[in-house]
Amino acid sequence: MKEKLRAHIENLIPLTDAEFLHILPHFSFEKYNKNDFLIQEGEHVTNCYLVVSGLLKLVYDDKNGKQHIISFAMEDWWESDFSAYFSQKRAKMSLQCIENTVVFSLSFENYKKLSAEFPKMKQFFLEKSNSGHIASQNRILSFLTSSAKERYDQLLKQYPLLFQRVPRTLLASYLGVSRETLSRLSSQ
Amino acid sequence: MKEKLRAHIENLIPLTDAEFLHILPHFSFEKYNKNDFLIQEGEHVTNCYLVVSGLLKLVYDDKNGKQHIISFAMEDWWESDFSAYFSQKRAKMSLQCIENTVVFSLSFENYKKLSAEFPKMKQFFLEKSNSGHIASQNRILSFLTSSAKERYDQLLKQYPLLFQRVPRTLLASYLGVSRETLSRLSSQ
DNA sequence: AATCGAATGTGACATAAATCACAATTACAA
DNA sequence: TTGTAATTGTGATTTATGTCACATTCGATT
Repeated sequence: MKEKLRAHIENLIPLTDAEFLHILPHFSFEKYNKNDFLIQEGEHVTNCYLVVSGLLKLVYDDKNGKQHIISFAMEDWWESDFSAYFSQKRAKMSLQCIENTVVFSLSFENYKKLSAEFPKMKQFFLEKSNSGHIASQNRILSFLTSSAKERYDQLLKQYPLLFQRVPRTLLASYLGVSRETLSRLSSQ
Repeated sequence: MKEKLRAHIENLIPLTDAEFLHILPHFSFEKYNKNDFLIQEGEHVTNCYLVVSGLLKLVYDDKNGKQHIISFAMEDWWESDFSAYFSQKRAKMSLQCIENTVVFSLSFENYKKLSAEFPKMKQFFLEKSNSGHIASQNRILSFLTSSAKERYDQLLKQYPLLFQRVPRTLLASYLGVSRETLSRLSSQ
């Protein structure tokens, strides 16, 4: 399984065997079951996660008790409540399994160590952060420029598998529409 | 004016005089007039910008010719079409002056040099990217959880000055509502 | 196979926001 | 100073989406 982590990193930054050997112990390999929480709102956020297999949802619960999906995290995605992670505060969001999920977990402490001791890893985190930033900006753009129907079509086109793996209610929440509206969009 | 750049960097990462002396020449100091473009859609994006004074808008023009404001860039903000900048492609967005604006400009080449030669600068860029990512995610969250009126109130509270500096049409476009709706929100 | 609960679809209606049209105001250049 | 264009406000109407209610389907468990 370590090979998956190595392949993931080397997809951006080539590593020597020796380097990977030093890097690996900073991560911990963990398995979770469907509905388990990796992060619960209000807790201190000490880890971020690389999804090896399975599916997570990053959720914000508003004052009215409504759930809002900020993102789904699939294989090869990094996820956490990054705002809380980087500032070492309590989570405003929850990270929960939609399916049984396998992850590599990285504590903030080890994140700092890796960044400080391995320029390549700092480079890796920088590139990941840049692409995360760009992905978020694209999502903002789709809210600004697209109707609910268009956002639905974009999502269906970009992640067709998601529609088999995720209940409609969650897809609706991710798209920012009610589940009834989503149901009507899908029959148009 | 270089002191402004130094103060901006040192706000995150302390530098020695010698370090700053080496870093400074990687930036170029530039002045633009109201309505000037720093980036035009379709051009190669070779620079990102730190705003020293003035105000920029990052704009996406959709197929119907409608403008959408992805962000405003004020003093102390970094802005570019980062998607195009990091991948060295053509701009999908434009970056234009709302007011006369003074910036430090950083070419992608120099960005790479700085990152490679100064671990502190790589750290600086990493932290900036992280906070940019988080800011974008918060904006997504406000689209998911808040009505137009609530987004209006949030913006007014967070950046009250913006309402004196920016035409309503642009504020509306940033909030993702029509200018008529914005006008009605502001009188409620 | 039968049963229960969760997920989904759909009709009726309410509400929010877009659009269109035009008036009023402001900013700016000749 | 005047005239022109850009900006803003507001009414009337249309459209998109939310909300509520209920029926249907699907899936897991016994």
